[in-house]
Amino acid sequence: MAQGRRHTLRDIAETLNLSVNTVSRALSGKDGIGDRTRALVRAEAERVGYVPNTLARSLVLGSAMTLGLVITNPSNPFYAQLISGIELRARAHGYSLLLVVTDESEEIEARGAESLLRSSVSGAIVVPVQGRADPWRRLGGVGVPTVLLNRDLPELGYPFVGTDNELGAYQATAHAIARGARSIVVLEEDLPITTIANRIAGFRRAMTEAGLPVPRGSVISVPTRRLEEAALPWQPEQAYRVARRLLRRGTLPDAVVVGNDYFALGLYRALHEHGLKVPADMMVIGFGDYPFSEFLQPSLTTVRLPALEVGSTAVDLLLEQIADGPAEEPRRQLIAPTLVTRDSTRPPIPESRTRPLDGH
Amino acid sequence: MAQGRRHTLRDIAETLNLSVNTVSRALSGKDGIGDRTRALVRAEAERVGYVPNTLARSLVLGSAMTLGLVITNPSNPFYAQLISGIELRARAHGYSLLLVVTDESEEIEARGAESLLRSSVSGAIVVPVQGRADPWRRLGGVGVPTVLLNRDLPELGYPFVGTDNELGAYQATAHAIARGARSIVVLEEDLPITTIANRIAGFRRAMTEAGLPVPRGSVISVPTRRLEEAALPWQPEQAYRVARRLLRRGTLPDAVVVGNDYFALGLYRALHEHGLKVPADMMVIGFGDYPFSEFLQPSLTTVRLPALEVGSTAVDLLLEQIADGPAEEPRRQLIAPTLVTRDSTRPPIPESRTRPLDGH
DNA sequence: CTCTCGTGCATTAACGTTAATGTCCGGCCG
DNA sequence: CGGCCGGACATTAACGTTAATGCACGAGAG
Repeated sequence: MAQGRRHTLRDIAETLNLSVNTVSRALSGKDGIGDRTRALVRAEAERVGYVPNTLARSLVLGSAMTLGLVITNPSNPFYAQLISGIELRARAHGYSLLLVVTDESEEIEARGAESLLRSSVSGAIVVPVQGRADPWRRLGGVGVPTVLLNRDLPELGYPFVGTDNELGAYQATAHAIARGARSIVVLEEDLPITTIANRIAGFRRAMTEAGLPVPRGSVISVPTRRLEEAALPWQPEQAYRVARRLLRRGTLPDAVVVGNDYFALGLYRALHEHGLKVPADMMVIGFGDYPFSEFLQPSLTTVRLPALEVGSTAVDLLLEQIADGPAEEPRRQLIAPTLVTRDSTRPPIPESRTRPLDGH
Repeated sequence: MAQGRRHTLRDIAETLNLSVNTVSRALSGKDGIGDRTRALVRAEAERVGYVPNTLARSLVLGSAMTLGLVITNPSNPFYAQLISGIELRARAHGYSLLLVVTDESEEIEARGAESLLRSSVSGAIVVPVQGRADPWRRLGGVGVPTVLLNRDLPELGYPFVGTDNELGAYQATAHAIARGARSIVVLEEDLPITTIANRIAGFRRAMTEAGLPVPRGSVISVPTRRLEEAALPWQPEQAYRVARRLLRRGTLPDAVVVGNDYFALGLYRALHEHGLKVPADMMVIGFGDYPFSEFLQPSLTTVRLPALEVGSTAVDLLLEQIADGPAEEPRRQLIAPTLVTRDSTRPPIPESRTRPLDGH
């Protein structure tokens, strides 16, 4: 798998007795080159299998045509989809993707930011760990356009693209209320991120608007266990434990809204073990609409996150910023999620028969 | 978020009245520099926030300290984990990761290979689409060490790291047989990849060893639907349709071994709709041990793939090759999967009480 | 005292590309 | 016929770094 080193513009120039510059211009389609010469150069480049050296090109051009993508955990289906969407869009615009997986570690995040800086990325799309903002302030400080994804760091004033989590949680909660729930509990991760704070706010708003109380203990925290090596979503297990404790409490809530569909899995198991039926004994509403959620028994009502749209919007915002320089008013784009109604909240006995159950 | 351009070695050299080379050597810890000077340089670099330019460094060093990672679909939990593992290991060795998502498209794959080539990656880890081998032959041809992951292209003779799919399917099938199954059906994707061929071989071997027939129709193909934009695992739906057809056939198999745990979801739904119970009426064995599989009702017996180990082994193999040059005998590493026994194959009525059911 | 050697830095060259100037030459215009 | 213009190419410089070599100076040995 070895042999010959790469050919350069100089190699072609020498065999054709031309100058390096002429070869460069001939290949890149600039004018000032005769048709005969251009054809000759092209043929020779083809013959030796010339591959331009992006490093040299980027160095002189001052742009690496590379975007940094900083993600906490690809095993989160939302981020997995995000990666796909961003990679596709970036490549369509001629950009390569430099990936950093932080695994929720501030240390890795800081080193990742430094690495992107050294690599002269044209811009970065970042899901911050949200402990410290410094690494990204530094990146922006030296003129690297940066878009924050999913978790905002308002202190930075950077463009931001995310899901409207407040709205999502509101929809979920309001839906449960519409289906007759009066006491509702929320299960959320214990990460200090805006995402979660917004969801809790949405939950409270829905409850308040319906005139329902939000007693202490309505929001339950699920501890995040960090694995030693590489991010594994061990979240269902943690949620299961928390749910088991919840079910051992005297009074049960009518519905539980969980922070992500993994949690719903743990909750389902706990409910099943207690002989409780979904949705008859308790309604469950997820967050994320993960690939499996539609196929659970019962199928999970959940808030679908527009991962692809969030991803491509982030790329667009970033490219816009790369092209035009920083906008004076950084844009914040919140993309609305949509509630997908399934069996985990379908009331078992319809109260009236005047309307058919809504299909799909 | 804008202001001052990046400082270079030259900036530091000029303010300190030193030569560029001295500054370079001082910062990189080479000897031949006085202690006083070194300290001065370090302080000044710190003061102006000097960031070395990797592009220039790579250009002169001839190595970009970058690995290419080519993946078909991050939404496949196996690949998602793989990305985490590989990124972690690569970064630990000082390499950055350039990500290409092919989405099973030969065209994107070819362009991705070209892109990696232009970027002068130090090496590449590739899950090939497995239509054409050319792009990767080209990459190796110009001396870029390449390790194939999960899907082999034997014609290339490149190092390969993967799961022992033959063994996995054998274990799954043998397990079903041990639990009393006599007629078994396999559901596999319709991709022309070695992975799947090997699994089918393992299935046949288990059946043959047990003296069971493998009638026509034992291996059922599930069509892969490609989404227009970005890879979304729409596989449960497709498996569901195929399973529905299967269940409408007259005689039902005792067990179904599916090619990935998404398929098990679709199968579960079809079975549920037909009023069939798992494992009483039919056993189900998955492949992948996805994060949700343990939490299905009933929990899914499945072949756990050692994603992290596969990933880090691939990186190790690649780094070895980068350091020592291509080995004369390219190494093929098959990592054994492990069968995780759960409720979807637990016989409802133990035949003998002499042995307790095996715990976890 | 001279010769040699080593220390500490400067100078030069190189990586492969693109951009900015230079130069030659043929043709066209007045 | 002289001057001028522009096409087609060459030459030079630059991007920011590292490696190879050059050079001055002081110390130690004979």
